Amino acid sequence: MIVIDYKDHRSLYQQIVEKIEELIAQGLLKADEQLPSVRQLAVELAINPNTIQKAYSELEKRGVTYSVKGIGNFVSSDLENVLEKRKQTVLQKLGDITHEVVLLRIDKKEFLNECSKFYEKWKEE
Amino acid sequence: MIVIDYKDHRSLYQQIVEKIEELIAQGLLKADEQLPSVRQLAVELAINPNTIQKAYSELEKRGVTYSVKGIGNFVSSDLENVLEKRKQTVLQKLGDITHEVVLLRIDKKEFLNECSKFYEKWKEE
Amino acid sequence: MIVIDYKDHRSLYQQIVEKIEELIAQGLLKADEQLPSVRQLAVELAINPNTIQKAYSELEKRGVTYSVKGIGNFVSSDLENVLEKRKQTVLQKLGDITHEVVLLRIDKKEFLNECSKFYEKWKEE
Amino acid sequence: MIVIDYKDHRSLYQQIVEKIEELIAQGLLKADEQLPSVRQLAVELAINPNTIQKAYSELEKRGVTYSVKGIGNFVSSDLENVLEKRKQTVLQKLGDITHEVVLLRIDKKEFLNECSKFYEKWKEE
DNA sequence: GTGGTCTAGACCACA
DNA sequence: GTGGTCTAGACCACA
Repeated sequence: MIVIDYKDHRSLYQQIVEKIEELIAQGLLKADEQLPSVRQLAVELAINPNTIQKAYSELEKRGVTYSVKGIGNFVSSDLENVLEKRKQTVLQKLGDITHEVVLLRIDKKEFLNECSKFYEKWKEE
Repeated sequence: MIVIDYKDHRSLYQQIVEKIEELIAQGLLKADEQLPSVRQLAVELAINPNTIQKAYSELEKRGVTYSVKGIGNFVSSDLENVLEKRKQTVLQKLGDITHEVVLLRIDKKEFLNECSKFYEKWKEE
Repeated sequence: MIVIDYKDHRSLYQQIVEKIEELIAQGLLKADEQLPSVRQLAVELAINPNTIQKAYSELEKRGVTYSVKGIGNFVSSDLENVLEKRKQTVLQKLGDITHEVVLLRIDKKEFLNECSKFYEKWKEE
Repeated sequence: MIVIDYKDHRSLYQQIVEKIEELIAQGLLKADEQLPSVRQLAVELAINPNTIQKAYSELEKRGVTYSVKGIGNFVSSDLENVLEKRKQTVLQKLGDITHEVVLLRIDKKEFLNECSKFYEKWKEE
């Protein structure tokens, strides 16, 4: 479910955070579903438990999950809110990239064309 | 010309590298034009010369500039190549973002609409 | 494993970079093997950690190694690619030298003879 | 006759030294022939006269040229000696490259084949 | 003056 | 523990 890529430029805990957010966006993790325990995931990914802990704390801080002491971590009940926040983040990044596109003087037509092609490509997978 | 933003999440030398690449993309720095000297820019930005040096080395490794010992650093003669590379990088990032957009099940029409709006917004500035 | 030669005309960090590339070419460092930590190697070679850092950054930029924050530096997984690049560089240098040989009007037979002798000499070591 | 390449990794004075040695090897500069004056060459190459001076001093130190005070710099009378020294230098470099070739485990047959191909290529020019 | 290397030492995020 | 960034300051070759 989660694959760590050591050559990724992002830190390990960030990869976990983003991967879990993606799984939720894809509907593979549902509201109030329990996440694997810190220890279990640490063993599974062959990673330091502190790193998993940090990822889970970050997710909780973002409101994506909630923790119940002594029991575990769960996906938020209010998925709509979570997805809306994530959408804002992604659109923010899209805006930044578009800025770079404009600075490079890429034609609007070409730009939209690329966007469309990328969209179709990912849609198929 | 170059402004350092201490709140930026990027490191100082990275900000310099990317800012200079932008200035080239915008045509404000031309082929074979001389960059400010390491020491001069260090004073101007109130930054340690080593940090400027690191930024200039990075630019040279990327093929964006070349340095002549005892004389200075210059914008690459082959700007076309530089801009093409940068375009590839930006498109790569655009593709990644689009992937996230698709995972979030954002409608294609809405997506392209956002792209278009962002483009117009930046175009005006 | 790595020996610094202060009489060498190359800078310290360059010697380290090239030595590590050689160790990989010789098969003494294998794919995904961990390199000594920056601090450890610094102590071992009695060199400032910044210099080791610079060497490791250079290796990463060349695609020879990759680094994982908080864990360490590792030899690239795609050694084939690394070795192929290195081979291209060496052949390039060989071509340059051959140009000088031709300019000096050294006989082809003599040239190939020298090449052969050198090859045998290094082969034995 | 002499072209300075600012993108060359070698320093300006080194480029001049090596270019003049090449011209001698090619027979384009003959024994006791006068070199252009420091000032003249400086203007021609749009370079600091100190740089030309340094190149000429280096050539004299190597025994490639001699200077007559108040008159100018001249190619050595004993070209045979000059060429022999240069040959030794070039062979030394060839040996170093061959070492790298062996470390890369390039086949002897392939190596000699490359040498031969390079030789023919430069011979034609 | 120019770029480039190196040391010493501090500080940060991450595992 | 790990890598990475930055400052302060020195020194070198080169133009």
